[in-house]
Amino acid sequence: MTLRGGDTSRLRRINLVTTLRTVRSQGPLGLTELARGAALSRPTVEGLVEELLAAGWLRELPPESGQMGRPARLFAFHAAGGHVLGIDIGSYTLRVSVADLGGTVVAAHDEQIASTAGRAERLAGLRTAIAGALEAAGLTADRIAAVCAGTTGVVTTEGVVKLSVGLPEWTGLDLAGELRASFDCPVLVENDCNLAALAEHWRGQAGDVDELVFVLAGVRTGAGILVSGKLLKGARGGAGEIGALPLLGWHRAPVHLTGFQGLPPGTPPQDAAAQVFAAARSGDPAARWAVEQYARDLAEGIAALVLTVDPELVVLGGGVSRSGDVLLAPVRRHLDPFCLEPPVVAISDLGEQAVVLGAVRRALDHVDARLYDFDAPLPKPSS
Amino acid sequence: MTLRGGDTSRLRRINLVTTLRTVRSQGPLGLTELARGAALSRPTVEGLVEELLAAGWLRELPPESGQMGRPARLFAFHAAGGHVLGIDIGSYTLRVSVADLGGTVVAAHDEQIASTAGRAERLAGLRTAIAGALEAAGLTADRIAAVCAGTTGVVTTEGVVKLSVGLPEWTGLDLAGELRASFDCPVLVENDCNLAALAEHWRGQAGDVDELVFVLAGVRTGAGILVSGKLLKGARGGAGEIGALPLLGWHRAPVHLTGFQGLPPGTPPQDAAAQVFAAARSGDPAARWAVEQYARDLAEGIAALVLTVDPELVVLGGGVSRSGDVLLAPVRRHLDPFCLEPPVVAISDLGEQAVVLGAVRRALDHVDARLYDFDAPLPKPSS
DNA sequence: TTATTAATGAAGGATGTTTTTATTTGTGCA
DNA sequence: TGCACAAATAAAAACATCCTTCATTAATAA
Repeated sequence: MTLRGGDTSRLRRINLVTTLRTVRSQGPLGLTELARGAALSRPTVEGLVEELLAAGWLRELPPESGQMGRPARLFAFHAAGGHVLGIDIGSYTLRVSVADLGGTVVAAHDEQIASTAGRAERLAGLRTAIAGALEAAGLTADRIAAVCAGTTGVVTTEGVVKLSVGLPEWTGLDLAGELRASFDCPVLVENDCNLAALAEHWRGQAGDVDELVFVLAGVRTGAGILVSGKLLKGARGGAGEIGALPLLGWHRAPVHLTGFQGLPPGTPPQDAAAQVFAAARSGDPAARWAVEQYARDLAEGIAALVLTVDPELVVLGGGVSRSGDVLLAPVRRHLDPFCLEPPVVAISDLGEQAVVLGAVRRALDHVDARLYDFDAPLPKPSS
Repeated sequence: MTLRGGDTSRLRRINLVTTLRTVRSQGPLGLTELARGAALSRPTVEGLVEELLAAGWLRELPPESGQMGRPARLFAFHAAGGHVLGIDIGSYTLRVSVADLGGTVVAAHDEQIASTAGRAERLAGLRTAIAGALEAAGLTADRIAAVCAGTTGVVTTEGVVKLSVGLPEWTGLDLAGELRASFDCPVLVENDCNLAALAEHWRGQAGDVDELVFVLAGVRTGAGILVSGKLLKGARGGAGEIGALPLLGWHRAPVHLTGFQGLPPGTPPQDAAAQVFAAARSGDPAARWAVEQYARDLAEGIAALVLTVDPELVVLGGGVSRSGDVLLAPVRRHLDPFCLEPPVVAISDLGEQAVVLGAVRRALDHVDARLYDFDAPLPKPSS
């Protein structure tokens, strides 16, 4: 953080940002409260609010009555002043959500896709899903302020999928480049577990936890890490890939579920987890043993993550998130002995929305960073 | 970073900090260059420099002649305006360094101590070492602006040693509290590996690397991690403690050295490493095998760290840092197959000074943060 | 002596604060 | 229904701080 100095116009820019942040964080405010919140004088914020109103970043609400005296004019952030797109590229489903700048999801569209689909087919499905979501939101692509897509695999800072085990066809794809062809706004690409971790911090189990490990568990196993509330990405986008270490259990963990003997023949792998957990829940000893083995292998990898970054909280998400009642206790039992000081372990309640919500959050962060950048002129809202 | 707004006096405070940072980072400067570096007008920086000069944070150097035109007045950061203390509490040695605010070590004092020394004895030795260093620097304790001490074990944010395997007597000690009795300035306590990582970033192998894992290897094994150039401490100070995971090799690694059969009887454990490496260097097959085993166990733990945080660089330090020629190749050979994209592996060249240098850096960072804080008035130099 | 670079000083402009005065607007009571 | 009160808005004046630009003066090398 090397803040540049400058003249009084720069001071005004800073005060403008301060005012905008105050309104956003403290909800609809009158001028008097706003002046107090921003630590500025009332005439000053009045001028600043005027400017923000004219720029389209604030809107005036009808005044609230009920109190003594003249009711204050109320101002709020103009959340509809822009929209972002969050995308989750899964093995079986492509999810796209449109959210306004206040973070409210205003439209969503999912497309099912075969897990065996090739690169071209998957990209085509993606375009369909995007078009569907935009139509549902009543927006066109040029009105989108930022796009973020989550995908399995190691993603470089340039948005290239360097390595994907879950989607082998995906390896080497310049996903950001592909998406940039459809948008003329910033396009971000991120590992899906990382985005899920962001989502947990935003709207999930980790509301006030800044040191977080999110573990995606199911057919695949992966992790996203938050340090001081920010994504740990590593030098080359490879943070959290503890599953690559054969000394720990992640590489063999899913086999306990997909290879479970009690499954009806022909069960697709993505349904195996739910079936095994259901059987365990109803007391089937073989299933309980499978869950136990699965939990042990999962705990080995989690232990390495926990001992490395020492999080306050570990959130389990992905396919297992509906089976917390059966899985949570065994995981804790295996994990705790490995830890110097065991973290809290919780099950995600965001379900399948975690990645797409995290993508929305990431895109919003990008827009916010621009909005709050003193060095650039105040951007314009796009609607 | 939530910068508050304010009036023009706040702007001046920002410009003051900008000017000071410019001088510090770009060395002795004339007013014209300074104005360009700080992106401010010349009359403005002139006033600011006047203020900094009066406050004692800048000093004027004799002008340099030899150039065409009127020679510029030269200004530099007044590094002697304050001093910090860096402390390394080792098993066998207590090191104390005094540095000025420019980071130059102006005095140091070491005390040897028995590794079996109890808490009181070690604390007494520490006081002796501190007094010796202060005397060598010609300073008294009340002139010190900040103190940072490094010790083995997990250290809480409050500066309590929560758990130390290397110094069992140390566990539970409120080290920060003990030191605060001798100083009325901020006292910081930090894990020694963390400080060594900071030192590598400051003056060692990791000059321009912000994603770093430092591995202390020798009689003990530990790690310090830098993410975006900042210390990864974890929620409870337990980051980097991968040695606690029995599935990986760190817990048994030192045994290959201390338990080496070819050692002369009665070799103290702290000398074992050097002897084994020396034997391996001269071709002893048993020693080479021991080194190989040691490197494999070391690599297992490093792999977990690397796969979790994906650093650009891994620095090996501690007891093994003089034996890089024998150790580096085996470690790389065992580490690389575990990694998706192997990081650079290097040997520290800071030797035994790494921790104490890192402690100095940490104390300096603390002072700097105050100096650069817009919300507080400019502090006064202490000498 | 001249060219070059630095220091100095005055004028001008942008911004924020405080203070004052007048106005608006809904509440609550008679 | 009408009136006094409370709280917020609105506008303007007076002042202070700070930065910038521009012209002028000072010091040194060639």
